Amino acid sequence: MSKALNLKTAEIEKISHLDYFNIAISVDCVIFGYDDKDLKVLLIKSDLEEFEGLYSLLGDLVRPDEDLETASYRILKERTGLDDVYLEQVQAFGSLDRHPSGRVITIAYYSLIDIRNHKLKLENNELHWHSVKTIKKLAFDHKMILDTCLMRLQQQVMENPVVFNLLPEKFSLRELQELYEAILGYELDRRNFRKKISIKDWLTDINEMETDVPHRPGKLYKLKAEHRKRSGVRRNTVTRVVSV
Amino acid sequence: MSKALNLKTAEIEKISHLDYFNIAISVDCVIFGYDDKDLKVLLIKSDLEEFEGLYSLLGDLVRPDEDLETASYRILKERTGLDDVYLEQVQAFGSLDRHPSGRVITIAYYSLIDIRNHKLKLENNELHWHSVKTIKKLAFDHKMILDTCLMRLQQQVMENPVVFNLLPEKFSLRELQELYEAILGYELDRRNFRKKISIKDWLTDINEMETDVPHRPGKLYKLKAEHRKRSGVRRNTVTRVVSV
DNA sequence: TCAAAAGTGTTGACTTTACACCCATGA
DNA sequence: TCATGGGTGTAAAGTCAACACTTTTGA
Repeated sequence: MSKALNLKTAEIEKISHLDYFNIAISVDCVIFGYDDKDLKVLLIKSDLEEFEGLYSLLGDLVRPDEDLETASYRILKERTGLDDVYLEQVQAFGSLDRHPSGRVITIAYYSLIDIRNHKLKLENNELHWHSVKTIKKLAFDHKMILDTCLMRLQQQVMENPVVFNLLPEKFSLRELQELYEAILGYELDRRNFRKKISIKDWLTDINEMETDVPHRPGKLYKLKAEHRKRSGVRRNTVTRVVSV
Repeated sequence: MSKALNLKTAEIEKISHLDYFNIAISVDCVIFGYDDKDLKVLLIKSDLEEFEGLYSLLGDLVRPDEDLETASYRILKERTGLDDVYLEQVQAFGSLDRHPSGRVITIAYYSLIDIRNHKLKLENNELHWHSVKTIKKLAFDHKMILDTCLMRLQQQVMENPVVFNLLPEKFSLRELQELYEAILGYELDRRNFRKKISIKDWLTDINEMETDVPHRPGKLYKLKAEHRKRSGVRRNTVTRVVSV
């Protein structure tokens, strides 16, 4: 075939481009948790001199033999001990000067975990939960990554049953509403909230009540099994997204 | 300071991680165009033996000294000759086996350009517009990338005035509606569409009429200057995105 | 005079918001 | 008996979907 003259094998292409194999890739995980009516994010003290005293997200370089999700799950597992977490890719960040070590492009993921019910191995490393509201500055461009991930979470929250990853298995509607308020940053009307949630048909009433509350106990609910997805929900196919 | 003992400089970190600097990064551009009431995408014949006969998106490796947007604009400029185009990052794709040359992680962008008014230098390279509807298979994972970008475009389309990048400066409401239909893949009601567009207040009536149409000519409009953004619209801040 | 699309409003269904009272529990 | 939140419904406003006729132009 004459056309083959213009074709090159992948191997040849690789050799001719070897110069370019010197950008590193990392993933950074914005790990959200929820406690004390407050949205938190898991941060670690930066171990780079350049960022001494600042906190950063949990991230690591991607190994040549693992894909992006695998790398994110590895980080979560290494740092928190958890492996059944919700994870969703958000965006790549690739400015030239974002990392002082050289060229590192990072893929940001956000992750949702239930602080209370999973005992994390937090003490060994300098890992702590920080209230999202109070975070002003982080190492690298991590503040921007955090803001972007939070916006994405806010967008997801009413369409998809994702926030349940932040709650214990059984929860009351008050707890759920407080969580929504913490994520969205504004208050919701109780009656309207309950109506809306009940229309979604995400929950089953398990016929149990709260205990140890200093007021009338509320009913407890569980997320229906069919909505318990642990990994990134791919956006729906080409059904009507908008109405015109 | 004693703490400095545990800190390392970025330079040291770089050296200790040199092994990892052997993943390549590319950007791939899904370049949408619109013509003949049909949404098109710009594809090139793959020059890899492994994908002989298949088309692929326009992409290239990211150079160590350019950021992701710069790389995308470079590709657009090199391949189409255009530099004032709308560009938006969509997602990273990083499966281990997505590229036969080795480990290449790609960041997908979509881009919107007006086929008619920009004369592209298409003939030299094997570059052609393909109707999105008819594309079944592409080289690499490019079909998946295309699908993801199309879904993203569909989501953007009613919220943000982006589709105007696909149209000439002056256009009629019929042309605009046909474009929406091509992107969304279903038909729209004319009266409701016009009402909705007029509420958005994106357009100015320029007091001109269509010419050379074989029927009653419609009014022509322009996009208002304040909406002419050429690059990725960052999603709005923390205002109410959803109602609960 | 025909064909094609322009231009234009109303109604009913549905969704969203705002809002208040009595109840159950623990302290 | 008090404080706290649980649990519930309705009315008004706004949004969405469906739908048809007259007008203007070129062929």
